[in-house]
Amino acid sequence: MQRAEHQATNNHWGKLPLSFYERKNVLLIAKELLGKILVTNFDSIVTAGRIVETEAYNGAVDKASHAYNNRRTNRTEVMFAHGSTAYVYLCYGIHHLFNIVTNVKGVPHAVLVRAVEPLIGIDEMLARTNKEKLDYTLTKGPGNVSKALGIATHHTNSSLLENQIYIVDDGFKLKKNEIIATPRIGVDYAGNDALLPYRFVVAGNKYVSGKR
DNA sequence: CGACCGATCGTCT
DNA sequence: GACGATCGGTCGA
Repeated sequence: MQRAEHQATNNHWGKLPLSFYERKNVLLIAKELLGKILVTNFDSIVTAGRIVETEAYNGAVDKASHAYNNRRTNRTEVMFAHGSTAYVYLCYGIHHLFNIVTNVKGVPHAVLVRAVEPLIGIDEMLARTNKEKLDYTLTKGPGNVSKALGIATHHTNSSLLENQIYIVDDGFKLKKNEIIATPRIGVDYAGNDALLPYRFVVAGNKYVSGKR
């Protein structure tokens, strides 16, 4: 009840606006994306999950980023688009990893969504992932998130302000002590930058990647 | 538990 | 031609 009233009076309710994505602090954005709802709507099939794990990639100065040193290639060009653009790339030839481009045009910041908690369209997600029943493996890890939500590389460069892939604030709030920052996963190649606490997780959430 | 391995292919050198 | 911002499985201690 209280939650519903809060939602009704929260003027940020709804799809996150351009102003959310275009801010300069990608760490803050990655942290604030925890608790928001990632929605896909392809041919009127809606699936959605609450984001519980993200990683920030801090552009030109971040050795872990594909856009380190402002490296521009066909693949990374989309990272230089304005905030609210999707960056989806193929990893290990198998997994389609979904990122949110942030900051203004020309600054290649991005946030990788590493895990969500399934909310809407669970049957559809199970079908997409060839799974029988809902458990923590459905949307744990970035490859699984994309598979369950139906996101693939052809969605790269799509706008999160449109109606196929977007992020919603439903008023859900996490307490400060529910958010933990850790080093990022799988970026050992980045030297010192592999140690930066740029990964954000919801404490104790079973969909967060890693060992249980 | 931890270490290791195979899958699989676009991207960059 | 080498290599991943991964995953799920196996194997051995």
